[in-house]
Amino acid sequence: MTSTPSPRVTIKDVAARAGVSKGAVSLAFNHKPGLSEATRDRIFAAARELGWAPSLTARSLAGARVDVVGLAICRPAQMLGLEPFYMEFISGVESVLTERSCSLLLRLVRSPEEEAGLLDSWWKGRQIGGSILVDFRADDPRVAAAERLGLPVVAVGHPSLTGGLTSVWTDDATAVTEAVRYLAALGHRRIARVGGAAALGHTGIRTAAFDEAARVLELAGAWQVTTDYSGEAGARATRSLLTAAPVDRPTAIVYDNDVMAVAGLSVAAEMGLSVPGDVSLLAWDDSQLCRLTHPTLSAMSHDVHGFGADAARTLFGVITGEGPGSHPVPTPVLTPRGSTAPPKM
Amino acid sequence: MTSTPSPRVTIKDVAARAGVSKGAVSLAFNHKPGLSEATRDRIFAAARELGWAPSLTARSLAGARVDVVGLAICRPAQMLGLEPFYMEFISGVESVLTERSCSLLLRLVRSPEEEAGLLDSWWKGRQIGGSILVDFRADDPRVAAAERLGLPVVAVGHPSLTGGLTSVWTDDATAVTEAVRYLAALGHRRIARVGGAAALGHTGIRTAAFDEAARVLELAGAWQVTTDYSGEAGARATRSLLTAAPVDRPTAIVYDNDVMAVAGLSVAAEMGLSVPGDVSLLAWDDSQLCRLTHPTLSAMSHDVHGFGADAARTLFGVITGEGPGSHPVPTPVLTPRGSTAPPKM
DNA sequence: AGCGCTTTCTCAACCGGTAAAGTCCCAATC
DNA sequence: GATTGGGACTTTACCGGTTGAGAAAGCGCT
Repeated sequence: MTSTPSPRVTIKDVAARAGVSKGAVSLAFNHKPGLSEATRDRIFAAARELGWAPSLTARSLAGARVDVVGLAICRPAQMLGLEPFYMEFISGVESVLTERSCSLLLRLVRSPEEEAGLLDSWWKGRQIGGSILVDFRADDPRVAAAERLGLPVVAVGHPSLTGGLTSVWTDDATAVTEAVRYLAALGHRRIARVGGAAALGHTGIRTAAFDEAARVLELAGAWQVTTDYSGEAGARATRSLLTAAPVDRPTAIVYDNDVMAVAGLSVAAEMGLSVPGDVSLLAWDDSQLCRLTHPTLSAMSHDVHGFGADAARTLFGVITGEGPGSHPVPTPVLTPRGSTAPPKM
Repeated sequence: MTSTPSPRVTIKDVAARAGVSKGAVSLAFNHKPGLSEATRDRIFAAARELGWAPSLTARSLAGARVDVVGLAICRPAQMLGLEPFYMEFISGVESVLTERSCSLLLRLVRSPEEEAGLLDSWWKGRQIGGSILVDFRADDPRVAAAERLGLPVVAVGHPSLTGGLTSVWTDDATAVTEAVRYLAALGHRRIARVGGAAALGHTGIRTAAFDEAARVLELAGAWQVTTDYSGEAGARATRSLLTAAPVDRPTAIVYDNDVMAVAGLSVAAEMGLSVPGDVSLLAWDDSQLCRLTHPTLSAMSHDVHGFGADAARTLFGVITGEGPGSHPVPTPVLTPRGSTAPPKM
């Protein structure tokens, strides 16, 4: 059962086998000039025969770059499972990391403060070469932490939240405005929004944009509530919005993610209201979920995978000192499906 | 803007500040005997003042254990976003890792072969101290790879799939049997199962168990199809099952995850069939999603978070050489909700 | 006082790489 | 023929810790 205890093969073994010095092996494996083709081949052959790959640990200790990118997520564990957003975002990040043989160091944290501390130890411990920061709040401690450390990061969030950090973000204000305009154009005058976590910066941006859009369009009714993004909370919020008398209740509801919209749909069904007959629902983030319900959910859709990939690419830009710098990603676009229609009267 | 470029503080600085040698600092930080209380305090004080934390990179190079656990996931990126399973599993893993100040190294791969190679380089590169292996297939190359490397791993999968590796698993056969028995007890005689990816080992186990249960219970009709776990595939499968003439089609369908069950629910609605009146649906994995639909979905429910935590704890057991060893986790239990009932006639 | 024993620390040799400086050899130039 | 200039490697000094082999100091005991 217990096979040979794996005698670790090191650069020295490879050097010996190829009949060269450690330095030569290092040069070969980093594709640096100063070696003849013949030697290079001999070294690679020796490495292949021995099944050797350079130890990233040692490499990073010796001052070279670190091939690991950090990502800390600060949300209650339970919610993470359901939110398709993160996994999709992560898979986008991964798609870029994989191209460059990098790995992702993931950690769930409970607060931005804890995350700031984590970044500190990750960076000082040379565990990561850079980090992706998500879910910004007002006065986020991570901005100062990253700057103080000189840690290369890309901040996923609007520049108004991310201080001077290189950022990628979605234009939430425009998207919210478009969502409200669309519903208003259908004829809705009483519109509600079931928002995400109040503490999150982009929730604030969306809330302000919704207010502004409601003012400009002179809506007869505009409600906003914040939740914790969970389906349960979305259901609760929907229930409370729809229990008002028909003339007072919203005829359209915008949700800040798709899980809450799905929950809202089922609440409408449970209350005997038809969608989109009695109430229109508009989701956000548009994962596959929106196409699996009946009726299908209209959504502000959004290439989350691409968003993650973009964030990762931008981070590499920061690390190498070139590349794009801060920029917005494409604004979510309205994808009408079966859950939105003009109000009945 | 550019603050001080963060002059890295090392063990030497701490040693100097505390007036001791590097070795002493090392002893203190590893809680090893041989230092007086006074010196110990002095060292910790110095470290605190300097904001120093030991470099895990250097530490692991020097032969100490590595505080990182690997996890590679081999599924198409797109599906990952929607499958609540993984994020919930990961959050369970994290909950245990966090207690021990460990991090998770995550990577999405395209094949078990690629994963085997990744484990090789992670381990040889001393990037991980152990790994969690999921989604076993028949003759999985990772079994041999882990054994050859002497890499501490915990395999998430039935022992029949994981070779001699320390494993944790759910008893899928029993769970499937229970699901079928339950539906049969309600009076269903024509039952279908929409399974997951055929290549996956546990899909095979469930398929065999379903066949066996159908045989034992002498069901009049038993269908099984395999899918890729996506909602789309679940919808397609459901559609094709339900288009048969009423007397020939299944009156109950079991799904291998909850996303496909949600999709199935919407297909039934779209076809004008009532759930559970015309057809009963039973989901698997029971994320929050099952409680957000209308009707709510009955499910074989399953503490996925706890499963992840258990896997992580077992891995630590393997690493330290003590702990539980291979064991099953609690079998999923049937949670009846609104989507299952006796068949109409 | 001399001897052995601890306890408390220091020293120096690694761990497995990287990178700057140094060595050698040979062709080209003055 | 001596000098210069590279190309092709090797040497050596780290990177930031750990670790085992001492060394110095304090203490009890004969």
